[in-house]
Amino acid sequence: MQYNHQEIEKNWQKFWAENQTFKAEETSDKPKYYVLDMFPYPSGAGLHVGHPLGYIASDIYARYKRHKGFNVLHPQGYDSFGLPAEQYAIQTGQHPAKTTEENIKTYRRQLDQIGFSFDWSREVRTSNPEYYKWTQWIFIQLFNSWYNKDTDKAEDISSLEKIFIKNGNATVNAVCDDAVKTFSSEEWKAFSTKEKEEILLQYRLTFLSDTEVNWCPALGTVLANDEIVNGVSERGSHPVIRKKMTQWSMRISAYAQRLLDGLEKIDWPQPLKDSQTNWIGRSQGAMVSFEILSPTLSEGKGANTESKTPGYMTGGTNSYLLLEKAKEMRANPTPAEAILWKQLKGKKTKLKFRQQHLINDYIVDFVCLTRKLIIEVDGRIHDYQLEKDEARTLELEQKSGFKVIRFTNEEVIGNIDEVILKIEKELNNQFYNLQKLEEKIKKSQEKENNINISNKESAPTVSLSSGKKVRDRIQVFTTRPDTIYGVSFMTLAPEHELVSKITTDAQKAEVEAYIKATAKRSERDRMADVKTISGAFTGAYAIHPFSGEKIQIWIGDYVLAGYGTGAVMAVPCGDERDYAFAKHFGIPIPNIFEGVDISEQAHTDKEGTVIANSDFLSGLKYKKALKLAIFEMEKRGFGYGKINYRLRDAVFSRQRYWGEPFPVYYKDGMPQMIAAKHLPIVLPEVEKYLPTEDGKPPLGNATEWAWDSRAKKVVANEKLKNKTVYPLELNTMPGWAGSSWYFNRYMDAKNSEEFASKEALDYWQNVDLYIGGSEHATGHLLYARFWQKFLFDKGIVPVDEFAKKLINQGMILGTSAFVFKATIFVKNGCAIDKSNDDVIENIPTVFVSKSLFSNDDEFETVVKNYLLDKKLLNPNFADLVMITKTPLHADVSLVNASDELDVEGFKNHPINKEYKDAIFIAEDLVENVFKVSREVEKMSKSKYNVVNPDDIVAEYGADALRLFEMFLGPLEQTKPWKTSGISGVSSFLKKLWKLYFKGEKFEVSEEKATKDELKILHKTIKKVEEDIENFSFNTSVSTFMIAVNELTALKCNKREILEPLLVLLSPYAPHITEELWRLLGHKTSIATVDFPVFEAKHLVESAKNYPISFNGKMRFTLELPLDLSKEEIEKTVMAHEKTVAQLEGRTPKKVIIVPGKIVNIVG
RNA sequence: GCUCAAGUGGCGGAAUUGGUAGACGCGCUGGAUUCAAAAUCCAGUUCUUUCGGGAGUGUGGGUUCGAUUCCCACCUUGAGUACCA
Repeated sequence: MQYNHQEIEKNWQKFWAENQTFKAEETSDKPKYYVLDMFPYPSGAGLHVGHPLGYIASDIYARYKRHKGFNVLHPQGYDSFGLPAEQYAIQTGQHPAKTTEENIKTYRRQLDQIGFSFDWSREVRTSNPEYYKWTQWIFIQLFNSWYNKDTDKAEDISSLEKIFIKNGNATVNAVCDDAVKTFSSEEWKAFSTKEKEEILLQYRLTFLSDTEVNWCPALGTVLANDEIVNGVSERGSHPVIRKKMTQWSMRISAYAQRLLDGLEKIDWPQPLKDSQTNWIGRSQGAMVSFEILSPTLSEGKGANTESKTPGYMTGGTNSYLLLEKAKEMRANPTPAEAILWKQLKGKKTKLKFRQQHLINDYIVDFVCLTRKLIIEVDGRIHDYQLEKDEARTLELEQKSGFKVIRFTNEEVIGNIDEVILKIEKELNNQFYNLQKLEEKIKKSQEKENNINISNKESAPTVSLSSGKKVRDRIQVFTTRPDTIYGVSFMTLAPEHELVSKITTDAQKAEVEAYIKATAKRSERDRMADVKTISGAFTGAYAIHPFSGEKIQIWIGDYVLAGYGTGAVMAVPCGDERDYAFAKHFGIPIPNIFEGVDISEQAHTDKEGTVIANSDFLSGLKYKKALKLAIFEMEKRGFGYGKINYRLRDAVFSRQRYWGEPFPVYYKDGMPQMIAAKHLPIVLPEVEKYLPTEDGKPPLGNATEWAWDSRAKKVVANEKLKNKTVYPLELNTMPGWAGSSWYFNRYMDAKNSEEFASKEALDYWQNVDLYIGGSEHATGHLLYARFWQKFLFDKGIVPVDEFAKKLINQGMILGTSAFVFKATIFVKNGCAIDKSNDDVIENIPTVFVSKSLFSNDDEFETVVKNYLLDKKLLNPNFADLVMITKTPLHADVSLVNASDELDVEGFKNHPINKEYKDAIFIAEDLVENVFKVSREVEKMSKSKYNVVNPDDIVAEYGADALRLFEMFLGPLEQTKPWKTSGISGVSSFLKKLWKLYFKGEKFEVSEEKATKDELKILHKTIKKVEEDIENFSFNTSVSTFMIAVNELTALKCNKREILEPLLVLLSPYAPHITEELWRLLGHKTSIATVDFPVFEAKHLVESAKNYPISFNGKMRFTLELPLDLSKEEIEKTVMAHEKTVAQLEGRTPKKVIIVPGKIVNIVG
């Protein structure tokens, strides 16, 4: 019987579908295993041969795990919202749902014919309302949450409201917007509902805000940072501009540190982890503020600029370093502190105190937050710091409204009762002071009319600075506070808000000209041109906080307004850009490194560097200097240790039609969530998928898009005039919304009551193996981790990382084929002479086989000789004619394994109409053998190198396709596809088939297997099992080939060998193995049969073919028994005639013998 | 520039607690079968050679009895990222 893959594969695919062979059990005694592929976007082009690579690998693993006794969840679905369907809709008017449905059908057919063991009963589609209902539900959960930095997790917004009612927001340590007003409990209670909503919105994990977004005019939508590549859109490469828009955002920055920490415990590829680490961009350093020495100091507002720092500068008062230190101090109190704490903790004063608490970048010994009283116990701080203590007291009292009282160690130890008495007295005083203070603040706030006077950087403070004269300060972030004595100037971004204020009249013209010049340059220009150094001096000076020296303030476009504070302290000796800037403008470059020459370039090394010329930092190594510098800054009050992240909050609104609608309507301009029970809010029908004429998103075209808050349903827009009907959100969610949680949905895909049942989530936990492309590193894979952590915080999912192990499959490249066309023209000297064109008029198009030339000259000669020979060219003009070669893509389906072109096929190909009558110069000897040249390129329609899996399956079968894709090379590697190679695996399958047949008849012997046969089987079991566990699928395919070759050589047809062999192979080639399994007499599927058990005893050898090497080079081999001792081996080897010949009479210096391995003779 | 990954026959690739380099497959060469072709089977296939051998895993060093494997420097290619302070 012939191996007929078409029939076999069709039958078994039908069998699996009918019997639901691969349906995962809901519950089971078996251990669970969850194998997941990144679900595809169903594009119109269908699958090419590169897409199934990862699916085949995961399918093999899933099937293997079933053989190993696991309850395997191996689902598949579609990420079916997306831009291409929408753009197709815009062009054709066809509803994206329809296109998507058709594309999914194609995908499903293509996937089915490859024989994947997917559990299709759990299919999900992100564009299905039953699915996006829960995407909307998660959005609501995010909206109803805030991030508490004290507990380091997301909490329900109601807990925040409770705090506001009790204490206002001064004590709240949250991740929130940049500029949040500070308010008291009373003020909170007095706010209107709308005011309250506005404030809460600044804390929610998904929030509406006016943000600078990446607007892509060509696509008519906003893009996330990861959707922009090299300053243009990832899709279509359209220009992107910065634009202010009201947008939904996700507060992913709240999770920056946890996203970083989580990488430690997941088994993901290092390059992928690296790029996430990079993207999160944590840098540890310090915020330092420099006072400006300028005659024109502003009032009032100055305090704001000083405290205003961008929101992504997380950390601040509770920066990592300070917190660590506070912790340490708490753990090691002085005796006096311990005594006092015991009293305060015991609530002697009836009020709550905190120990070693952070207030406005200071660690204070004890504090009562409600009464704003700080108690310091001195003794820890030495005399020389008294002055700084005073400054610190002043700042805490004046800036933050705290009262500071001090006791000495002796006072506390000597008379604790009196100390407590004094504290109680102060607490009472504070009560009255605070009341007065609040009134004062209210008044001043009214005056300033909503100018923020505080923010999260100084959250637990009340500013007293309004109305007072305060000097402007420049805040900078630096990762090298240890080099602070090397600061010789400062640079502000040209856009920095202080620039106009501090520039002196003398410098005004120059500065303004510079700002104008930089503004003209686009973001891309500035990025592209890194070499040119430019800048301008503002005429203003700052004061070095340690040395008190005057330092120049410059502006320069190498400082970016969008990063950090938009200002840097320039250390030319330690930073290349600062160095270049200083050199260019002749600014001094002080050297603060010991024994380092900086006359030519900056010294940027950290390790091993010793600081010099830096007062108290001199003589210290980098690490120590860094710590001490921060410590001193904190103590002196002009800086603090801080961790900065590059990760920005993710914009979540898209101006598109084909995406999840938001479950949001607007009442008085404030967003309102629609209750979960009314979900899903289904995407409305629109007539046009384009933005509206007045620039609203496509949903603005919908006529039924208003929320009736009474009837609780979506109604027609005309009802908007009713009081209880409100407009719905017009934006839709981005592509990554649906893909950020789908892996959880598979666990309980049909649940209409819940996101997924608790039982299902607890049983399946998370993905054990996730396979997909590395292009999602900073998109899907980061957002999904973020949502998972959020869902974990809320107790919805049981684990905070969704995928334990991840593998990136490599791309499969196409092997393009080129034919070479001759371009002929008449030359006149060096120029082209058109006047003689009649000479070549009648020459037809000529192609030349690649085998006939190896360079341009040979090509020309071949063509010329041919033309002369065929009398197509007048010999008189031969020297005037010049011929060059032009490569053209030929469709790869027209080329065979030997790179020979099907010339007739080429001529008749629809894209080659103009070459129908072209001449093909082929090799002389063999008729019509025309060779193409090959080149590896990305698979693409325009290169005619796309290979469709349908064709491969039709010709060679799914099993051959599966084996071949695995055989191409290591899974993670990028590798070229060459269809020619498939004949190897195809003939392997035929050979395998033959083992079970005698002529036309199926025949398997029941005879006992021989030792050799068992050895072949067991070494195959061992290798294949190891290979699968290591995801080394390519090597196991060759192992199968070896086994079949060897068994064929032995003419082995014994059941004892051939039956287990099928199980080994079945994950790779499921159809042929099912068929042979059935022929062996089994009634059930091979899919869940136990995996054969390896027995080492079959591999035991008695002799070894020793390699005998001389000076490390193998010269011959010698078969020796394995039980020979070292001495015996040496004796036998030395006596051997070949050894004697090799040595040519020399006496070896040394003989190395590793029994069972090698013999090496030195000398 | 920085970070990461990788360089092995004509091609895809195999071999790493350091121990016979080139498994397996493609392609190629020769042979068998066939009227012929396809298919199939057999033999050969890193280079070089005076047929004894000799050289050889990007380049140059090093460690070692022994290095594709470990260390150092460099070159090349690919991926990601970029005035990130």
